[in-house]
Amino acid sequence: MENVKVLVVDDEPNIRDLLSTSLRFAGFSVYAVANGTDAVTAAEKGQPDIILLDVMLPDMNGFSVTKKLRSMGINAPILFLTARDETEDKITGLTVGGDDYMTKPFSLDEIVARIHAILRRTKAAEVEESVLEVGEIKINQDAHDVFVNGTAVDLSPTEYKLLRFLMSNPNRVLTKAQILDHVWEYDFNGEMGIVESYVSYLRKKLDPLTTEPLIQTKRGVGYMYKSTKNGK
Amino acid sequence: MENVKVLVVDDEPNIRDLLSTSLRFAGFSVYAVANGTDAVTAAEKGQPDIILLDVMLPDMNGFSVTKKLRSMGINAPILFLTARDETEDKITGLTVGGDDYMTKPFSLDEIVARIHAILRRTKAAEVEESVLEVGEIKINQDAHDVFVNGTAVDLSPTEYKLLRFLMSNPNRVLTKAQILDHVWEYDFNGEMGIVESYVSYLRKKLDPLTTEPLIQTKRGVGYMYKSTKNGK
DNA sequence: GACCTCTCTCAGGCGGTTCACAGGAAACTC
DNA sequence: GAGTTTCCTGTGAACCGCCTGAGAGAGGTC
Repeated sequence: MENVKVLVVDDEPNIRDLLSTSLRFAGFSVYAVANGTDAVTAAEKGQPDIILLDVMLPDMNGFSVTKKLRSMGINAPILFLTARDETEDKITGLTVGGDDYMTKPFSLDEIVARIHAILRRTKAAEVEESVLEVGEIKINQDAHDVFVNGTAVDLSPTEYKLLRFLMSNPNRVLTKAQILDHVWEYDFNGEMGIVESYVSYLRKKLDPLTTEPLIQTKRGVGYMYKSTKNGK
Repeated sequence: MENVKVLVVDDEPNIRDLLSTSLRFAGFSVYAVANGTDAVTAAEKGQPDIILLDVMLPDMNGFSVTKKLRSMGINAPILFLTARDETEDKITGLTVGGDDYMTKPFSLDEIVARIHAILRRTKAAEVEESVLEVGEIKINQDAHDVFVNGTAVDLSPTEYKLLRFLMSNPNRVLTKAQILDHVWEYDFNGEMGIVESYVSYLRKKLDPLTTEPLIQTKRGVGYMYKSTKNGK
């Protein structure tokens, strides 16, 4: 992942900041704008590798922006952001080529995963593998498959996201707050007890197949995915 | 850790002083302000490497300050300080990017440890290792793991913090008052006997695995972590 | 509409953790 | 060596964090 440039287009400052900081932290170069016209000029100058585009913008909608961009020869894949109720009707036809869409509210970890998936499809090779293997567990991020020592395990979407987040930070304690912020949607305002519940679900499904418990509780701190063998 | 600049933002003079002096003592360059507007101007001029930001400020709350800073292109990671009862509801979304949060009251040693952890994550390399090895004991601060001559030891949170503080000041006598001030939360108003208790706990767990007692009692003064071999 | 899955909350229960206290051991003073 | 001070450590009580089962509610499928 060599200096991938991401253009974020969203009129809500909160979302824009949230995306900017967390994508920047994930290793991307980010620049963000608030409306369609700015998006077009920014894309022209910046030559982004991927564009995150809110479908509902104050000046022009996502279609117009897309059309404009394509007509200018800017073919960077677009990840559309849309409210949940706009989904089916308005989005169909949008996700042609390498494009994709996500409904708001989304989880930060999921956004990053999607971006990687899109880049993998479009830029081919060069981007890292879609298989994440740490310790005794292997995840195929394209197929959303999980294998523990070779046997497939069936996980719910949230269980999957939680496991992926834990596995992408092996041998490092993650606080419940961190987990909540990355795995759950950004407008989730429930208690952290839910993290405990899902850790419990994961353990119940995974531990019978592993030689040792993989998710460790660090009392008073958080949880940690342990991988004794091939570190990192 | 080459001259890391820390900006402290808190309206309570006590906390501000407490943080300033102890961070300065830990080797940081510190400058402190009391409100949000000052924080913004100070951050612009001073270009801090990390910001300690109280969530409840007289003029604007921490989120507004954050937003303002980010919109100005100031991307220094932020360590939020928040009262314990604000935790659950207001915290969501805070640990994004390199950011983190701590609840008041905190312990000074913990603040320093967190700052190092954040810098380690954001600045990558360049900052010191997360492994603290002195004499026969090795601590992995990412995993909160403790090894004595290779064998893992299970410590409670307070035991861990105490050991870390002792080990970060090897061959130097620490008074019980100092230990209390650094390891326990700043509003703790119990007796110093508790330090004796925890030293006792540590010795019971550590000494069976070491060749010689590592925590020495300096009668009438305090305690000292001894490391004959590789100094530091 | 009946079923099913998934998400999330809640509460009971367990065990670890924190802390105070007090009797005994050790060290220092004279 | 007696007395004093300081430190060590076992005991116990209150508390807190974590685990897990039970169940409500939303949404999807047939």
